[in-house]
Amino acid sequence: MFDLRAIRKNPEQFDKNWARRGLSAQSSEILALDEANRGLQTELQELLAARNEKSKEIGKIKSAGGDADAIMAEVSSLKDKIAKLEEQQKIADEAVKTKLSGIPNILAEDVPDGPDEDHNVEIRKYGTPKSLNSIPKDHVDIGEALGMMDFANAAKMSGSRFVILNAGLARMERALAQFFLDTHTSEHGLTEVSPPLLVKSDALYGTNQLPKFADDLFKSSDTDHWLIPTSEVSLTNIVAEEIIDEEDLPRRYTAFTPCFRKEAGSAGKDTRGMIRQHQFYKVEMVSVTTPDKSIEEHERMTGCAENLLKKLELPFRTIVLCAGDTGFGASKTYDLEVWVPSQETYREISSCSNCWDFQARRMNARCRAKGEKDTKFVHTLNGSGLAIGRALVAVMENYYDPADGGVFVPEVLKSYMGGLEKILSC
RNA sequence: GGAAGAGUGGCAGAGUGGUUGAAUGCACCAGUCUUGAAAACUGGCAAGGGUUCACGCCCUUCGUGGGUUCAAAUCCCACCUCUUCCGCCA
Repeated sequence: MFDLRAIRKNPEQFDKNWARRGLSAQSSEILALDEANRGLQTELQELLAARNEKSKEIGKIKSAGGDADAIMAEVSSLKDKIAKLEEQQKIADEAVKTKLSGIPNILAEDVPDGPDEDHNVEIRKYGTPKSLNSIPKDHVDIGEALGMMDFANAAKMSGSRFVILNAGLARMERALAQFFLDTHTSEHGLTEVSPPLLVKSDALYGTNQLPKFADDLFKSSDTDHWLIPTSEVSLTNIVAEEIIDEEDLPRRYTAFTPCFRKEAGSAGKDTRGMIRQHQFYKVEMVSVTTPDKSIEEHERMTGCAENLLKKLELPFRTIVLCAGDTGFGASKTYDLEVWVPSQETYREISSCSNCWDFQARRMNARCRAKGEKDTKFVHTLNGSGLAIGRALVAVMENYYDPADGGVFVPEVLKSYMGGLEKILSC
């Protein structure tokens, strides 16, 4: 959502920014809708003012015991006009909102140009991918050989894109989640939250999954409940409709939850293995800041995610997404990509976005400085810290021991796995 | 799921058809007093929007959406949320 007054003031600037995402000019259409709406609004308000004034007069006359029939008839005659105008104005208002809610966020200035993911820019790299002399096994081969990863039986009950983990791998999944959460709460200063996994339409509108991306969400058929595709939805909506004291910001949340996605648009993509599932666990980070602090917070948050991969000693790189690859609600996004040996490439394991005031406007989430009258929209940020399924894949493949088909337990996970050194088939 | 009650400004809490956007208290802000603080006193204090160069004027909002009326926080309907009781249940 956008500040209409800002668009009125600087239409070209908005169009220029949207053009970076490959969008045609939008502002003239927006402004036309806006103008029509305001015209109707002004007209309507004049009628309402007249009605209010006359009604007050009637009140006065009546309480004085007089006869107000004449004025009452007069006001009565305004009724139809008001009703008609109200109807028109509502439609006009809806039109503006619908138009605006379908347009992506303004990009930060330092987002690199480019139409697609091939133009993303690497900004940091950590660790060195192991050189392997044989063709590396992928996590599916490793997991099935261990007898701890079962796609067939998952498919039997749930269809494709589900998995059953057993024994050591199930425990490692849990260990990763615990390790991430503990690191966030004890080292990064985030507050752990256990939020709802089912949310109402309004919440999804606030974090821009609706109305545009309904196709990728699972929905209850008889109630207004949707399964969250990420706990960004639950965590960010905590501040919806709130006015927060600036001194209480930033707020930094983290949650460990399952995430549910239809993956409607990715048929045939990553069909093998755990990379892309309908249901997966993720530890999420969400920050809510004052407008002047979000850029700083974005770097901090990305650093928190990177820290986890460093502690796991997994090779990764950090990229900044180019204009064409930056998501709908984000003004700037860093992706962390972890080395996946079987694919001999880096794959996304975290995405950290600064949404600026985009979600805040949709959620009506504001803040106020002490002693000041004016409110401002907060800035919201979200990032994975990290996707558990993909982290498990990365650990399995990077810590695989071809000598016995086992998987070494990363140092930082050992305490979460009862001191276990290595997962071996039983 | 059934029954009863309730949803008003940051909080508490008045208000059952007519200058009520809303008494009062607390909190908060500014000032007076004080060496300073407290107390006391004085004043201020909802959000969003339209219009205006501006002062200002106006509109909307008392859980949400409809309705009745010249006029709704106040009456009617539906929904949501909360509380209590009953039922069921991890």
